[in-house]
Amino acid sequence: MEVRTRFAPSPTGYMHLGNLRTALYTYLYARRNGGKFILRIEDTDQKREVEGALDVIYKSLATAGLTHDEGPDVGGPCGPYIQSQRRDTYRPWAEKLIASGHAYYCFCTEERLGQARAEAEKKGENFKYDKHCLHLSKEEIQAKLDAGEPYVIRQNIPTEGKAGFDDLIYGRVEVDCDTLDDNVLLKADGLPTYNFANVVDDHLMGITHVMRGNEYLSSAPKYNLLYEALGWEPPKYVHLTPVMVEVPGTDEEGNPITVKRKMSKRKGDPSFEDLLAQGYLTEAIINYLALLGWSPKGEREFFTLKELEENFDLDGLSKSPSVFDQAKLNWFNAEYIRKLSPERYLELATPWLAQVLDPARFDFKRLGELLQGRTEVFNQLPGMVKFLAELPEYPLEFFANKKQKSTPESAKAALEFVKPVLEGIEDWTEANLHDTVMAKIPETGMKNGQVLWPLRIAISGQQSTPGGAFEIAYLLGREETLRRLEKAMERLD
RNA sequence: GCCGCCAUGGUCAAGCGGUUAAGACGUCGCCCUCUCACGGCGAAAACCGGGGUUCGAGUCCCCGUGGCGGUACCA
Repeated sequence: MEVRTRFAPSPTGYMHLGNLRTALYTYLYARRNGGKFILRIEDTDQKREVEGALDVIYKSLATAGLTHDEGPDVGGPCGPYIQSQRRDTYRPWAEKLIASGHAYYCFCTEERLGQARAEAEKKGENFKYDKHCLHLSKEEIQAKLDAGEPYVIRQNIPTEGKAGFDDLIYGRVEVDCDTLDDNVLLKADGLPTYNFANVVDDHLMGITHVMRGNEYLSSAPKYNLLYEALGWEPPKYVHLTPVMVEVPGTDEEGNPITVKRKMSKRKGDPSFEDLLAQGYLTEAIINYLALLGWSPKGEREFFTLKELEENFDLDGLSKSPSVFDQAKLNWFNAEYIRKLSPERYLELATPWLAQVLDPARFDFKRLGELLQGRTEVFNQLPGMVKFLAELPEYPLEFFANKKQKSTPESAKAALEFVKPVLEGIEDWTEANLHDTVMAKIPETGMKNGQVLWPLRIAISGQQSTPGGAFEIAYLLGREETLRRLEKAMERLD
């Protein structure tokens, strides 16, 4: 049988990384097995509608390269693929459940339920709907229906026995039915809840493998009850762990500790589009995410999407939550940046450089060559090069460097030596700068570092720079280099 | 509280009854070197605790602890 998987996000307006990873695994499983990957939008909560949220989903998936075979935008034989546009498809199934005694009308008001919930909470008990409306007579129900009273349809969970399901990575999961609540299947507004919509749609869309977040692990037994009641074969389940972040927090006594929590855009954790905007490469994000919660067979850790499609397997999936590690993502990103062609790198780096540097004044191409091996994330670039635009204020102590045997005194001598040498260079190329200065250093009896360290400090104002003294001097140009040199010498007097 | 899931270095993780318990990121040291970065070499660093089962347990079972999730007319 053909494998059919689905990614079924709610349109929240952003793609958080846990979701993206779920989408990735779901996509990979379908591709690996020559199956179909379907996009379905779960927007049955009208209160949560967000403008433009659909586009974010399409755009994120397209950017990530997770192309779907069926979905709202591309169509397919099981449409519509937006749940709010399928509202009429759920009711008949709910009514069928009522007919067979697996569901029932409920006319309880929000007030009554709220009170019952509050009371249960006060007593420290778990709230469960008391099946009040299950015991209504046929006539009572009809009368209320005729009177147009608002109602919902609830699942009638057995009061005893066990319910369970089989998960491909967790194995058999079973719970006592009496711990389960009679959840609402169809809401007063006529739309289904997730509890019902996912079952109906997964069946109707022929989904063979349900891959989704761990948060559904506890409710999956209920869904299987529904499949049984409807006489449908349940899909294979694969529950995926959440992506966590570690943040500073406090323990019960108020001591600072690091706490883990689920990644959340609302709490300020970066979404996929945030990462992209910061200068992370899609390939790096995907590669990192793939390995966060899944491990391939061998020792390899660099995978293109295509390679992931060929290598993905379920038994590499982890059962416990994984912590998002920005440092490792940075490393992946840096590695991917290094693999870029110089042209591509320059193309991507230019907008960031142009934030602080005038492209007409600086050799961006040369800058790119210097920067490519030093770039972890593109948003670091402006901070790395802005010293070229304007000499930062720096303390004279910068001229002291033990390893280079440089002191403010030796620096003064070094600069006095190097200035006329530089002034003598008409053809301001890097090679010329290098060869001319290097040829003369031996005459002074100073070590290379004793000359080059202070020179670089003088013209950059920074202890570390992307490139050495000659590269910086070249980039600055003859005039600016000499100007900065003179300024340093005045200060050293 | 109740229910479910999970538990190997700081992080991601391999391991699926017998290993010197992989590897990667990060950290630290050394080398390269005009700084930084890259690269090379090396180091520190883990089986949550307690009971079983077994000749033998990180691996299987139970209990505890901890983490995560659920407990909605949200998904």
